[in-house]
Amino acid sequence: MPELPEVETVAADLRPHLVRRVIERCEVRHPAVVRHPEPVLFVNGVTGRRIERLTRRGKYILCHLDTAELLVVHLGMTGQLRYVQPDAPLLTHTHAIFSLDNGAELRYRDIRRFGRLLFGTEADLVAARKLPRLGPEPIDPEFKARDLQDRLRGRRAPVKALLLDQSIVAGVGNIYADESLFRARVRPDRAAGELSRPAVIRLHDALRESLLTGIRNRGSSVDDYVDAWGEKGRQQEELLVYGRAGEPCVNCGRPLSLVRIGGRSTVFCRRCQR
DNA sequence: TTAAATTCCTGTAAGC
DNA sequence: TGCTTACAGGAATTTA
Repeated sequence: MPELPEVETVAADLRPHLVRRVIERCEVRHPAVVRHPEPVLFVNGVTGRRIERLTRRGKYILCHLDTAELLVVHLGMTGQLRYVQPDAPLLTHTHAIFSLDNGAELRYRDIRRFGRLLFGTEADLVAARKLPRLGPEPIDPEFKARDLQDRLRGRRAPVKALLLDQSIVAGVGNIYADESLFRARVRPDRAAGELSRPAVIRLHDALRESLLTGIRNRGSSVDDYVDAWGEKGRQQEELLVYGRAGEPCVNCGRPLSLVRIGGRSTVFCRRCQR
């Protein structure tokens, strides 16, 4: 599923093709994917606008329009944003099509429809509670172990649950949470506020390493994830624990355990992670 | 404020 | 083969 590395890959792929393009037409085929404002206003809002910049924040893709408004895309679980020529076959579950002034199309496809499309100024979207307050970007060089420690201090929830909380750190989902905890040798069910200083430092470093490796490998295609060209990433072949319950730990050989934490399946090694 | 549970949604796989 | 059921999970929402 799309987490920070996957969203970063899509955003980086799209950026050179979308910046300075004008959205000449927008067709919403499944109105439910437009979460703000009403679909008619959404279409009117984006039509005729020029995309000036394209950025990523957490798992959100932000198209900065010439009106100072944003076209926001969140891919949810199975969302795909593809840059195609208009004669490309229309895939099932294609919910929105943006026609560009160079003849190409940006198509939004989402099987489970957990994703969303938004339009408005950042202030609008925050006020309407459509854009949540996000924690720092974990791959930002300014994000230090100390910042992570400050955010975990006093918290009794399992550290895994807090890694998934987008207001603690932005962009981490189930795959990279498990991978980071394994690399850091931290048990996912440990109370976050009780981690030792060295453990928090290891977790900080492991988070960055896991996410940056994921970006280098163009994301994990464990489910439906593909990049802007419809191609799978390679990171799923490098995963150390995610999706490997019962298989031997790459470090000690003991079978990996599967538990539920924060309502999410969690894979870890009982021997290596303490 | 925090933490846990519930809800949305469809494809896939397991079980009978 | 065909049916039912469980499961996957990001994040908004609800409940405690």
